[in-house]
Amino acid sequence: MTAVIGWIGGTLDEMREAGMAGAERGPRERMVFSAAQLIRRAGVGATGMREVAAHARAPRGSLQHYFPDGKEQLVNEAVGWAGRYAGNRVPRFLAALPEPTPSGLFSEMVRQWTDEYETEGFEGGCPVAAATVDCARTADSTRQAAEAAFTRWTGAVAGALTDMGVPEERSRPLATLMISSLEGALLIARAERSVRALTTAVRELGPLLDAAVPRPAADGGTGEAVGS
Amino acid sequence: MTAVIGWIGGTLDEMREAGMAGAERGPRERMVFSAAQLIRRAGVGATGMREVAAHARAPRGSLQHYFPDGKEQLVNEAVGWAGRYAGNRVPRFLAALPEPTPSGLFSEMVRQWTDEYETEGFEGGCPVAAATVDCARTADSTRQAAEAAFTRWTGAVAGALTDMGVPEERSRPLATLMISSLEGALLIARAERSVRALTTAVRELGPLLDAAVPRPAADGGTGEAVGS
DNA sequence: TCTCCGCTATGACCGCTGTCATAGTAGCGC
DNA sequence: GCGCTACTATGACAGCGGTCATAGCGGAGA
Repeated sequence: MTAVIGWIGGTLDEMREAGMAGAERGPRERMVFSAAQLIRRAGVGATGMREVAAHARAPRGSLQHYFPDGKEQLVNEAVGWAGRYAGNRVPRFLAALPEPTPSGLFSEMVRQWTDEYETEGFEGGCPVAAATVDCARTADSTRQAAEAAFTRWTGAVAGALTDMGVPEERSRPLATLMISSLEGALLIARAERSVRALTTAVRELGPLLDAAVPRPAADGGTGEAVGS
Repeated sequence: MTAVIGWIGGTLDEMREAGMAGAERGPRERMVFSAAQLIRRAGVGATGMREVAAHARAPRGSLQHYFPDGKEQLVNEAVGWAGRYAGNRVPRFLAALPEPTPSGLFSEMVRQWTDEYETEGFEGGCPVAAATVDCARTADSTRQAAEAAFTRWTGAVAGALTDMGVPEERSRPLATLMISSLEGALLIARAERSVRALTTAVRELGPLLDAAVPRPAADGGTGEAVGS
């Protein structure tokens, strides 16, 4: 079995998350990652297959080998990767907080972007958003990939909210609102070349989010684990 | 002066808004409008110049005549048109409300989209978002056009909020939040082929918006409308 | 050694895109 | 009629896109 790499698309194993930089994996994984990077910068249409291979320092011939269904497959996997990545980040954001609150989680989610924009410029956006804008109408498989990505992301956030004590019925709506606001603010931020919209979202939405957890202050009562 | 049409790009006159359907204007105007329509469906990259001319039933030769700076100019004007359109709709939304409230305005803004999606399917999104995703990095003039569009739109909404009694300092942030949430929810809605994210935004954000106007209940003081 | 197979390497094809060049038409002032 | 101007009509071009076809490599197993 030399084909250790070369199979990822499946449903398990998932993610090794491949940190945003370095972390050399197999060529296939690098191409998916590079595709996501390029798509989020320039959109799907302006991202070429040859360009992806070059960016991943992968041989061009591997494209048709690993992605026999062509660009659509590559894009779909890039979107899937992004969805898993976003979902898997949520627990880390929580871990980074002194004590988990909805507003704190949202603040961390946004901070990832403000940090990037302030250090690397406003070059990139969300690859899922780009794929949705460019492919939702023409490539249904890509649209489904985007839907799955949003669903996974939302699920992770909603789960975190319930763990914080947010009532079950409000978790998903609030998670959706958080992601909506974040995605929209990303667009505005890129257009304005300013993080204003992002910080505004945090500031204005924070209180609303925290108000969703019954008791604002901890009382260590009934051992709130709120298993799902 | 037969050249009645053929000059719009300027700063005044502006908008005749050209209702979403019919309303035959000059070829130039139709091309800008068609460009916006096609861009919001398929993105900038997947929208061809010839396609725009065909969709507008305008002669192909007119492209280089009206838009000597090529595609970038056409896209920029389409984005500008969208920004003016969105801004000019705000007063109409207010007029359609029995009594103006922030949540009512937001609800109307969103309803425009849910109506479209329910009657015409999830084919289209916001052209400004598409232009931002596809061009923000490569074409700075387009990025600026998008920024201007968002600014105009935000200004209109913020102005409406102040008119409803929202304190000056909170109007812009809240307007930005409204547009952020709307744009993000549009993405999710298209990906999911469901208006869920849109209605969720209205439901969850409504109370927050209304809470921004000082007295929630009427007291008949300084001639405020705002009763409920 | 021979064979198989995962992977790589190119080159070619065809369709499409934005843009340019050039020529043509229609209407108006004179 | 002439000239001028606004607009239209085509054809060509150069470039790039994704995809296919075909061939080469290199290690593992028999």
